[in-house]
Amino acid sequence: MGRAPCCDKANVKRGPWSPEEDAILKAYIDKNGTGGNWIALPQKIGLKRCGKSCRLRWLNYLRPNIKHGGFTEEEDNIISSLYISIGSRWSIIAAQLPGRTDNDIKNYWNTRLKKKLLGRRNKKDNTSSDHDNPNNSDHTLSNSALERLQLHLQLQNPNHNNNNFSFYNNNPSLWPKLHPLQQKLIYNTLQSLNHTSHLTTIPQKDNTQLYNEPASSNYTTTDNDDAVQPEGAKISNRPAVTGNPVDMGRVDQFDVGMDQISALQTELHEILMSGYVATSPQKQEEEKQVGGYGCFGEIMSGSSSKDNLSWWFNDLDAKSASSNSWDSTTTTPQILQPGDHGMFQDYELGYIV
DNA sequence: AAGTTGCGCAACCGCCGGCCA
DNA sequence: CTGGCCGGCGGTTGCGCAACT
Repeated sequence: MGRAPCCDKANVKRGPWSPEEDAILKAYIDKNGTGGNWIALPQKIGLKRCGKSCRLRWLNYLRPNIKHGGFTEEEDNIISSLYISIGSRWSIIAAQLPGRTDNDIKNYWNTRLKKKLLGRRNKKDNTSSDHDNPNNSDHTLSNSALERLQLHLQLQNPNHNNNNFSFYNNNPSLWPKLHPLQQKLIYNTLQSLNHTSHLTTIPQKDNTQLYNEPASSNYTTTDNDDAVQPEGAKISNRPAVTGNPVDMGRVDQFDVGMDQISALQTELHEILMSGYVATSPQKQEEEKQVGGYGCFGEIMSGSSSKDNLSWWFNDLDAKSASSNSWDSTTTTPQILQPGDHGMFQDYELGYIV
């Protein structure tokens, strides 16, 4: 037996809002507020709408100071950075962008920004691989995780063929921080690309600088890192994937990466299942350090490291934050500026207040 | 000019967690 | 402690328009 619907769907109007309905709703809320009860509100004001629909209309369209469209490059960067770091938690991302709604950001990301940063994927390839793969089970990388992985791959490539990531090269402290296993996944992907793809070449020059730790990272390399990363693969001294600007940021590069990722996810799964748990003092220390990786600080308490990683892979437990876009406009959060070292501090400290 | 395809956006759906009786 | 109600959230859908053939 399913959950009771929030309203009588047979007797509520659906679809686009008319100007008259907008005017009624706006006039009432301007004068009386929502009264703390969206479900009862439409009856009070004589609208044949579901309370949720009223709430959505108000939050996404009618409330004051809403901005539509015209995303700036700075907003693009903030959205991208936060998406890489915390995934599709649009309400939290929206809280960093006054006047923007989670719905707007979500739409903007899905329809424009993702394509701008990742390039346009081949729809046919994408769908066929999803449907034909019988191993596409619950430990498959989520689309969100794959996108974030791909963004990291591009982020770490110094010779990308567009200017979309110049922001990060100018502000390396803003690079999202990663769990060591995330770093390993990315590193292995890069290595696999180097070994298998005709599109990629091992660079002759040392690109160490672009792999240096972000200035704000809490992570410090320890001997134990070798248990997580391939030998000689310290994060701060990695080879870059390619020197060819055409190689990265394009559909063909992404598709090659997808093949490698499917193997890597198995490896990662084995790592998770085989005991990436804090069984030694070193690993316990590592777990503490993981708390400095973007969102990981939020989820460290009371959950296993496996759970933490499932956050990255499946975004399963990403609904705990209490911030919302309503609050984001009423409290006017501090706007993050490029160059701020504290872009992720809110998340490290337990999210926005 | 007409038909088709793709895109962008508003709105809907349903799950989840917090609150409260 | 428990169950129901409600708000919040992210994923998905569907419509309208523009671009393309």
